[in-house]
Amino acid sequence: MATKRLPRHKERPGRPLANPDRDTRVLLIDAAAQLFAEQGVAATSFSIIARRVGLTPAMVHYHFHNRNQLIDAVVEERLVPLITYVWDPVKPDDSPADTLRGVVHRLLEQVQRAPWVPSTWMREIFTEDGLLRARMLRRLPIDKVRIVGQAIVRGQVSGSVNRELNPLLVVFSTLGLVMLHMATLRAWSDIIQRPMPDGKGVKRHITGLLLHGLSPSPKPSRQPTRASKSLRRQP
Amino acid sequence: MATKRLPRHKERPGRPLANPDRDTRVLLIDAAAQLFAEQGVAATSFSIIARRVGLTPAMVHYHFHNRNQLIDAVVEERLVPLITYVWDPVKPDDSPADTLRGVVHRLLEQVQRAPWVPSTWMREIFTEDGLLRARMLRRLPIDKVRIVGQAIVRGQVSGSVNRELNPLLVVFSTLGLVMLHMATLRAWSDIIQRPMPDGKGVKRHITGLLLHGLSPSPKPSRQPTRASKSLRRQP
Amino acid sequence: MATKRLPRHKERPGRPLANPDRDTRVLLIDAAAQLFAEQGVAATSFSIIARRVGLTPAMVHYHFHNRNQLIDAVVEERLVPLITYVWDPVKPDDSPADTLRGVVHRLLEQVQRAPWVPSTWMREIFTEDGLLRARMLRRLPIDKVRIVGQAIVRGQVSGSVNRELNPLLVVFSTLGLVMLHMATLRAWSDIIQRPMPDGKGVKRHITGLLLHGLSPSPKPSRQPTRASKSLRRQP
Amino acid sequence: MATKRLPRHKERPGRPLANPDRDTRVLLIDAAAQLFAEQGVAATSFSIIARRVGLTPAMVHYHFHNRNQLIDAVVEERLVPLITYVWDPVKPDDSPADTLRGVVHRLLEQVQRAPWVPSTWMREIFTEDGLLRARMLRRLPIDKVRIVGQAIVRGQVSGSVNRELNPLLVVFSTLGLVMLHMATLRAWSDIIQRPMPDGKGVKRHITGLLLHGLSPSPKPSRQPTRASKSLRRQP
DNA sequence: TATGAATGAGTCTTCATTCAT
DNA sequence: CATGAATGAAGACTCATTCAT
Repeated sequence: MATKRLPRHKERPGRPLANPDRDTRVLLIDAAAQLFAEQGVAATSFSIIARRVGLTPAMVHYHFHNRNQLIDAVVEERLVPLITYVWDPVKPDDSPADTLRGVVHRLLEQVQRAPWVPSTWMREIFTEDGLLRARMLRRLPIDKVRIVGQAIVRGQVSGSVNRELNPLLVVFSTLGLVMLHMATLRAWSDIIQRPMPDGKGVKRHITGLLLHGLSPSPKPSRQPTRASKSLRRQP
Repeated sequence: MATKRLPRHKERPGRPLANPDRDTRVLLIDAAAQLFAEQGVAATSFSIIARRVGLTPAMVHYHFHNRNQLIDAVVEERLVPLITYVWDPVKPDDSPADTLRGVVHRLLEQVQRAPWVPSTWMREIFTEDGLLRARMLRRLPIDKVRIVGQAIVRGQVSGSVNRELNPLLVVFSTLGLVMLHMATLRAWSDIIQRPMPDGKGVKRHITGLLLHGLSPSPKPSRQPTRASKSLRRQP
Repeated sequence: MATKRLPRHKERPGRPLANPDRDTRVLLIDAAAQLFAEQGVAATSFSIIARRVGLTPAMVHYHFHNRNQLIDAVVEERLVPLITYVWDPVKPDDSPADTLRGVVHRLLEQVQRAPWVPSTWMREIFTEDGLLRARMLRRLPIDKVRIVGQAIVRGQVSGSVNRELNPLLVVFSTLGLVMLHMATLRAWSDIIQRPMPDGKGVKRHITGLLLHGLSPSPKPSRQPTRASKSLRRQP
Repeated sequence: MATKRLPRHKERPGRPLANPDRDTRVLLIDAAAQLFAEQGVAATSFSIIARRVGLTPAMVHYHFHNRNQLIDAVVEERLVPLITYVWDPVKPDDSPADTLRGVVHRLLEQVQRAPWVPSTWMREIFTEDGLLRARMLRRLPIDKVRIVGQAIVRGQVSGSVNRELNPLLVVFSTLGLVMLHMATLRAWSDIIQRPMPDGKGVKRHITGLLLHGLSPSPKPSRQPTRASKSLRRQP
């Protein structure tokens, strides 16, 4: 009777939805995660998320009820599985070097699949009152961090590890280096006017830095080591 | 007849202004910088800044005209001088190790005076579309970065520097490590339930990591080195 | 892959439904009536009603089509029968005193079974643009009201009834006193810090006030009177 | 540069504002109070209030910050002064009859100036969870209510006051009768198809009912009594 | 220099309603 | 009979901005 209008997302032919086998909720979480990385959580409104998926803000609310629960969903369903994957294989008896190599490897592997992670991590976890910080800190595998710390302390006592390092900060330094470089690669190469290092280059840089710093490493890097055994779930 | 009630922003009790020798504009920039660190640029409205200083949002607008110019002011008047101070002393002939030691030293020195910097840097410069990123990248001393890069390349050729490092990423790694650790110190110690490392501890950790990574350093850390010559403007 | 979470209204634990012999429609009307009393009609949304009963807002809509019809249902199926019961027994030849006693008695009796009535009546019928007012006024037994009015006029002429009363307002005063006191009993006793008068106390107060006001009544109150004959359908 | 648009209320010539010597805040409170009476608090949105005054919803927010404070303002600046005026003159030694006559008189006097009061009172104070109830109950002159209660108890003991009345409920009955009749006068006369009783008629009805109920009063009503001395602030 | 009043656009959220299933 | 997904309109509230004073 009244002029029947098609729902908005049917009016636009080229809407970015297009993947009918992933349900709306998943679609929304993905869009949210992506936007969190691009603009930060604070600047990501329901409208923007909805627009990206071709829906209305009310729909975002329907699925998540409020911003807090939307953020929770992103953390629980995207970030927590990722760090679980990264830290799970860490074992108490691994050498610090092997452990860090493993962590860096798995982290980069995951980041390649979820390129939105580093920017978000830097902005919302590594900062004062970052909007994901409290949530993530609660979910960090503190026991694993302690394991690494203890291995480093043992190494420092035995003389095999640099005594200037703070054992607990090492973990943060590692995560930080990966996130930092992955978050800034493109911009960096823009400024420097040099081609962006590829994935392997970055990995070699980070691992090299973590293991030897500026000091020349005694052996060539690519040789196989016992460490490779600890790199589980690796092709 | 009716009791006239002041609008909300006049109800706040003692306003923290009270420093008549710094003019309003400076006061506002300081408040803005502080709030940028606490909550991020996106979440810092004119009202919030005004309330902090005991003025009205209209006043903030009067001084800066719009958000962009407010952000510009913070960058130009707070961040640019800081990085100038940090990078100015870098000389082409310094060894990479000395250079990095110097940069870390001066950076930490500045951060101690302006503790809001690391959080802001992480959130707004090291992230995709960070709201200060474009502005800061334009103001980075690229020539200095190149100088460091070239020194490292020479070191790598001569065998005195780790060949796995990407010479240009090294600068970013350095800045990143300082900002990261300074931005997260408190939270970190909260999680780990260990006392927060003091300034010296962090400096030793960062420098140690940059120079030798996990590998044991050949010499005790605190001994004076030739590097100290490059640490200009230092008490 | 992602954990599928039920939308909010399915998260509530044990739904209070559970009475399968009363059909859904009745259940919904009861819930609506109850909520109308608690919060007022304006504040009672389909969602709230649905949640109370353990159903979806869509279901409420299915049964009533729109708010107007829901309100109609409450009026027609709950309020109209109640006032019919109260006014039906009123007869032209009863004395005004007997009539009012009877009305008060039956009204209190009904209110005891449907304690949501007084609050709703006060809020939605006795007020300007009350949301049930127009509907109820149409259904009031005006002829019965006239009967009472005429009996009072006769009494005033013959000198047996207070001449200061407006004959038609008397009916309203009576309904009003019952509704008022029943709607406010609990709150009242909260303020006054005295125990709430029981049903009998309230009835005595109202009847006493209607029959004699502040003036001492000529006879002890509890004695049986001829009035009791008019209290039909009474245990 | 951009097309300059006049602020909305300047575009409309016949806006209902028009009284420049009462400031906006007062204007808004008046509009709110009026609308509370017409539609109830729950149904009165910022938009509606603003529209009535020819302003924007944002402006309402600017003056009151949120709904709670708007409601507070209406209570504190309109309702509280009114009940203070009504109850202040009540003295412990007045007879119950004089006291009630005085209260009714002053209440009707106030209601004539603020005709929105009765409807609001019925809807939002005399009902379960009424939106002004908690606020008003806190501001009721409980000591005055107690004074009346005690005077009635003394009267009951000495035999001069109807023993069937609950002394504390009497106050509520009195307020209730006034509010009820004033709130329903117009609607009532619509149904009954009789002319609406005028102010004096209502006052006589209420006072008559309170003092003698249906029973014929011993004396004609209009004669001067000692009571008139207690009706302070009366023309 | 500073403010108070005002606004339009935008935030999250709720609501009644629709409809395919 | 019942639901879940979806929507447009409206709610309270915030924001940057304007402007007269």
